[in-house]
Amino acid sequence: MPELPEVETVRKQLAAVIKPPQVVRRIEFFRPDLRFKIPRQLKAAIEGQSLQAIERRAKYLIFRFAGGSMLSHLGMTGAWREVFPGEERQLHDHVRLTIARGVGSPNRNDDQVFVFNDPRRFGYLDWIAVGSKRNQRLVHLGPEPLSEEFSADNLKSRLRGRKISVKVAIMDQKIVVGVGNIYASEALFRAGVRPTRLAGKVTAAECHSIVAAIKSVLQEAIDAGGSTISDYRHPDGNTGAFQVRFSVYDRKGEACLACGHAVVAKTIGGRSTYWCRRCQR
DNA sequence: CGGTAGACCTGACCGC
DNA sequence: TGCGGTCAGGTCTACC
Repeated sequence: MPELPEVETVRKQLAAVIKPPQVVRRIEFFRPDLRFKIPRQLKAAIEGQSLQAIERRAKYLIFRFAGGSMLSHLGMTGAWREVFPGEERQLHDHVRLTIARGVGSPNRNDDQVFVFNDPRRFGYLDWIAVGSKRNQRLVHLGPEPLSEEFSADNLKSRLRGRKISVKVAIMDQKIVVGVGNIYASEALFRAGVRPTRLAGKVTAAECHSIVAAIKSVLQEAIDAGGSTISDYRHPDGNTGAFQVRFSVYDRKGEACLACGHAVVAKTIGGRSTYWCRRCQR
């Protein structure tokens, strides 16, 4: 799935063509469930309501309304795209969101239509009403990696005593959000830290390097418009460009770009993990 | 509580 | 060409 840079890129691209406040004309579900059942209240909650902003928290897109927020998680293969009159529904199109331009514009020919497509259906929608109990999906999330809150001290304290690998740790959304399987390997390569290292034994200096590496790798990926992986597409149909810059991810056996040593791969925490034995200690 | 393995899905690719 | 096995950007839950 989209990791943080891809979700942020989707958010930016949706925000570029949706200028709040715009009224949601209609939301249609072509199946009752994605990863989870689509909440019953969602349709009534947003139809006719004014979309105020499109935000992001962790890997969630947040469509904010006065009465609450629609969460959209993209899972592994989820994507939003804008569709235009005459375009046919495609395989795995599950949700259609129709938005009027301007507040209550009566001209339906002017509507904008967005479709959520997700072959594997690991993505989902949720609804959080204003004033409702703090949403369980958001309440335990760690700091945003690009915020000041995510610092070496912050990471060090969250890793203290933990017996998981540092790679599993930085992918744990309770420790820091937004880092997925690709950027975990990439960030640890930049930081010069082996992914197999025990999280609790990572030094303060290494935490400093890891934090800096996570921030830089995510920011560069955002600046590049997200990564290109097989079936991933942005709302405008284009792919990202970060792939060409992967240092270790999916490069097993190839030469490390820094030292030439062969990149190694191993399953850690159930996920393929890549690193350079010479550059990472 | 902490840690890990399996589950949830479809599709692409690879070897036979 | 077909078929079976493996793997894929992420959580979530069951179990130790």
